[in-house]
Amino acid sequence: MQKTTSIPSTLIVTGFHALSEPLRVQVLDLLREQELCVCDLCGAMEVTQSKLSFHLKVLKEAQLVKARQEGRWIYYSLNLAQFVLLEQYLAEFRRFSPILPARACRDDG
Amino acid sequence: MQKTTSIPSTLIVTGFHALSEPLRVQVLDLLREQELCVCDLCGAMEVTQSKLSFHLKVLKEAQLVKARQEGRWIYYSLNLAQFVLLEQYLAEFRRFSPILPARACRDDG
DNA sequence: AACTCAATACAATAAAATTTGATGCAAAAG
DNA sequence: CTTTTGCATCAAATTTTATTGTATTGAGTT
Repeated sequence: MQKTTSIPSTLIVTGFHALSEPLRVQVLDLLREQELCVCDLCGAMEVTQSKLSFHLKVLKEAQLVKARQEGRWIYYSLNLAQFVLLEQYLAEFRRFSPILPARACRDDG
Repeated sequence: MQKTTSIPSTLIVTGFHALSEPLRVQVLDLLREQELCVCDLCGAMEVTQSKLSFHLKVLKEAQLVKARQEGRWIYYSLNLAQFVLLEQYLAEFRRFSPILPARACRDDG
């Protein structure tokens, strides 16, 4: 009755996991300004194409980015909806939280 | 000039990492309602004391929780400021983001 | 001094994540 | 239609890192 968060869905946990790696955060940061194709990211970050592709996959599975094909290029961009979802998840921790103070730990009343 | 996020500080990455583990999320969830001592958490979650202590340490290092000693009990509670920090970090991705559309990938103009 | 709550040290384990190199495949160019 | 380009993916290897259990320690209580 009083729970609101309680189900840390796979998508939420996966999202936070994707965000916990510096290289991936760097990718997201580059995408803040504009959509970029893999070759752009590759050039900007000095990583091998395969490695970048791996991390893009992690980000895509976490739905933090989306991919759009145009000709033979694939453009990546932020999926802002997912950022909002994670924000809201975090926000709910604040909703009813620091109301009750400590509770007696001993078994008596 | 146009960057606002750019520094995924260790604290941010550490925070997301801490949030990417179901058991730890469960702990946070229990703490939403009230401050709890380790023995309460231990009982509520059916894990060994040592294991719980390990995960509490991860959460504490990520500053998602704080600990307060009272007698021989240690009460844990959410550190809401840190949740706000992470929320704000995520929110900044939305700030200037989806303005620019795709950019031509070829080297010519 | 004995007991309780919790952190820590240590080792063992487990596992999981990352990286590389090779290959495949679709789209475009010639 | 053959070649080239951009990217994904597969298989292994690597590397790391994370988790967990078993003591042990230490502070606070009784």
